[in-house]
Order: sequence, then C-alpha cells, then structure tokens
Amino acid sequence: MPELPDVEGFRRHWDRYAAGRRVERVEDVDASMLRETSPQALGRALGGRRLGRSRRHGKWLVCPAGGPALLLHFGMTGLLVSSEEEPERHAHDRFVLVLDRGELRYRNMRKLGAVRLAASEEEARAFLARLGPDWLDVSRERLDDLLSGRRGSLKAALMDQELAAGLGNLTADEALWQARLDPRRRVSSLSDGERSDLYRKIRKVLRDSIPHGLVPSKRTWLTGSREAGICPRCGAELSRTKVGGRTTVFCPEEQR
DNA sequence: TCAGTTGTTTATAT
DNA sequence: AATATAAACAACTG
Repeated sequence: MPELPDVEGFRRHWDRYAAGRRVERVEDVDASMLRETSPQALGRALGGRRLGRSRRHGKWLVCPAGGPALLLHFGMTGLLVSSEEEPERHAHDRFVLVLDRGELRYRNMRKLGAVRLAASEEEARAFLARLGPDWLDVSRERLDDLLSGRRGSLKAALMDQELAAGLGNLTADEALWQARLDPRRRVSSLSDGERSDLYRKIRKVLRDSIPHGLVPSKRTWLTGSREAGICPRCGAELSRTKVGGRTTVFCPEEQR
C-alpha cells in the first residue's frame, strides 16, 4: 500500500491515537525491523516519553517523542493500527507502543519497511537527507530543475526518491496515464507543455488520494481498472510491462 | 509449484 | 556520474 497518500493517512492516525499520549512501554518488538537500534534501546528511549504530532517526508513518517524521534517506513505492507479500532494484537504487529490510554501498533506483513530511532530532531533530518523534496512541496518551477539533465525514463524519474519523495508505482502510473504520457518516454523529450500537464496530474492524483489515505479505486482512474485490463477512457487493452524495474500499466493507444 | 507483489538497498553492468 | 538491471529482503496470495 504505502505511497505518499497512504503515509499521509498514517500521519493522521498517529496524531489521532498517539500524539499527546505518554508511552508506558514498548512491547513485542521484532528486532529485524529495526535499523541501527535494538528493542532495549527503543524501550529506553521511548519509555515515559510524551509523544508529539508526526510529520511526513515522502514515504517516511517522523514521530517525535520529546527529544528522540521514531522514524517509520512502511515498505509495501505496513500500517498503523490502534487498539481503539482493533482490540486484539496481530501476528504481523512488529512493535507495540503501550500508551497511557490504549496502544498503537506498527504492523507489517512482509517486513520490507524500516524502523529507526533518531536521538534528536537534527539526527532525524540527517536520516532523511538523501531524499529529494516531498512531492507536495515541489513547485512547477522546481520540477524543471529536478528533471533537467535526467537521461532515463520518465517513470523511473518520478519514482526516484532522491529526485522528489513520495510517488510510488501506483501514483506514478496513475499520473502518467492521466497526463497521457508514455512511461518509457525520455525525460529530456518532454515539452514545456507536457511537463506542465504532468505536474498538474501528479498534484491532482496526490490531492484526490490523500483524503482517502490511499490511491482510490475509481472507475474513471487507471488504478480502478487495473484488474479489468481495459483503459477507462478509450476501452483499449492496457499494456503491462516493466519500466524502471517495476510492473507498469499504461494505455498504448493514448499514452505517447 | 511458481509467479507475482503499491519499496528500498546493494551489486554489477552499461 | 548517471542510469539500468537483477537480486535480496520476507511473507503471503492466487
């Protein structure tokens, strides 16, 4: 699931169920999810701390805890679950924050994500330093700077988190389909008008998805018709190939 | 049994 | 230096 809109949903989740509450203890930590820390260190750093409101950069969620901060990446199958929605813990919960009211769980079936502990805000920023700007902070002018000099395919550029952070396989396919651009196009071949259209469509896909906390399955969107294999606009059979190493769905009739 | 999966990192090749 | 590709990570689904 998790691309920018999903993580934006997790941010709201954290703020609703964890922000403002105190951590009693950390339980059931799966050490294999942790990067450069340990279950013991996590418990020591967070125990007794009052949690703050979270912020998102690309697909990362930064969760302040009154000095230290927890950095969460959700991979392909991660999510946050509160005991207020789901009383029972789950086999795929990789750690549990026991709070002064209820508990918040980080669940991740495939364990492709990562959990990091930053000692300070400064260290949290350092962890994310390699990422490009969050896509919601990219202006039309900035997009030209980011794309200038790129030689690869359009889709690979959009999914490159060091160019700009937050787009994933689904959002990239959706924006390219809405902009009627072939994902295999060279970045350098885009006209100014095409870049403008692409920019607007990326913003639209993100804006329309964020309230849902996921890329919605609308019948008028590519995402909603992936299974059917038919272009929702023209009825042509969709193509399925690999671009930038990822499964890519596009309309061969309309995307040029 | 085997391919496929909405993400990232690493190694290797170009 | 950038870019492309494949593999690895891990656990499940169809």
